[in-house]
Amino acid sequence: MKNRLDEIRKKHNMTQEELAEKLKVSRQTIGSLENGRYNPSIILAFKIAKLFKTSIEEIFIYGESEENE
Amino acid sequence: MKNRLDEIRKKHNMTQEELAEKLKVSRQTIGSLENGRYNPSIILAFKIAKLFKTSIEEIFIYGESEENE
DNA sequence: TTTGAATGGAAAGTTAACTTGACATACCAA
DNA sequence: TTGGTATGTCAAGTTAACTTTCCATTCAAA
Repeated sequence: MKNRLDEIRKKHNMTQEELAEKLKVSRQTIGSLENGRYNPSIILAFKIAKLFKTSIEEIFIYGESEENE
Repeated sequence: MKNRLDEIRKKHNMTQEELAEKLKVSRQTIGSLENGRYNPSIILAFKIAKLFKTSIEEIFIYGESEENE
């Protein structure tokens, strides 16, 4: 699954650490999401979407060819 | 987090087992989601939304008072 | 009344989404 | 050149989302 977290975070002029604080997760978690090392839990995805006042689908992109993930 | 999975599944005239097969998860996973024993992974949430041709937000409801979950 | 289909849910194991802590790199600014 | 800010990434530990297996309950149909 791809995501636009890096892009959206920068658009809001935030560092990974600032975003992590607002979401109450670690900085490493944000970095790992941005670099695709793992996917967010659905709760974290909801928190991120809420913070940026958008939907999960606008940030996290579930591709056609990812049926088996 | 609440969800309308039971309602939507029945609206589509499917059993838990049929839904599980289509999603390639176990029947117990569907039952556990419907009864709130745990939340889906974001990948499973995307699969469910795609199957029912709707959005994650239409099925899974992230409440205002769940900031710490 | 019995049988089978649908569901609820517990137990134990695996995996991935997190954590904290550490160290490396890159890049400004003083 | 030094120092601080931002990021990348690894290692080891915890937890929750899954799995399989099993048994119990409900209920409609034969």
